[in-house]
Amino acid sequence: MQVILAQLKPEREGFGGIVASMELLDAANLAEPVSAARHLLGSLLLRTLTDGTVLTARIVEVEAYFQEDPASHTFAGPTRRNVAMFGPPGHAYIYLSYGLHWCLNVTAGPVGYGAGVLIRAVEPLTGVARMEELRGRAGRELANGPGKLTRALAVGPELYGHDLRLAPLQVADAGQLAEAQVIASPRIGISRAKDELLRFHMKDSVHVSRR
DNA sequence: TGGACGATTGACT
DNA sequence: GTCAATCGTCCAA
Repeated sequence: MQVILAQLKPEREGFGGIVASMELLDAANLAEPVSAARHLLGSLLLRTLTDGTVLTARIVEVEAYFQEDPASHTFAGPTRRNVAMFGPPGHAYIYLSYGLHWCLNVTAGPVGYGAGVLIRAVEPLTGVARMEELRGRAGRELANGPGKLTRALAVGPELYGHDLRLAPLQVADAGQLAEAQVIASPRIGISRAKDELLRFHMKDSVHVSRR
C-alpha cells in the first residue's frame, strides 16, 4: 500500500503499474460487515474507463448493513434486487435509489448471508478532471454522497455483482485505520434502526457527505 | 395489477 | 430550512 500511495500523483493519468502492484481486497477482511466497513474506510477505489483512463479515490465514509438489520435491503431475505449481497464477499451490490441515483456497496459476510457496506463518500485522487466532467460539478460536491460518487466514477448497473478484485472497478485494501481516525455515528437517510452506530467516516475529512 | 415507499440530490425560500 | 424529481421493488388485493 505504501508503494501505491507513493506512485499516486494527483492529475496524472494512465497508471499502468498500479493495479498489478497494489494489495487487492482480501475476503478475510470482509467476513463480517462492521469490521468490513472499518477496513474499507481509507481504502482506494480504482475505476478504469473504456478509454483506459484510471480514476482513483479514497473511501472516506461508509455504512454497514447486515441481514438481521431492519434497515437492510436483505432483511426480508433474498430477492432479484439484492442477490449480490447473498453472494461472495468483495463484489459490487448496486441499486437505484429514489429512481434517480445509483449507489455502490461492497458485499460482506459468507455466501448465503446478506450483508454489505455502502460507500457513501470518496476523496478524489487522480483523474479528477475526468470525474468533474462525468459529474458535471467540481470541488467539494464532486463525490461527497453515495449517488454523487457513482456519477463521478461512472459506476452503474452494468457493474452489478462485479468482482472488486478485477478491473474495471477495484478496491485496494488499506488495512484498518487507527481508532482515533475513525468516527462512528448513526446511519443517514433510513427510517428503521436509526440509532445504531453503523456509519463510519474519517475524522477531519472535508469530503464526507453533508446530510 | 396497483400503489406506497425509499440506504438521494439539487433547486429554491 | 422545504420540496419535487423519478422509477424499481415489494406487498397487498
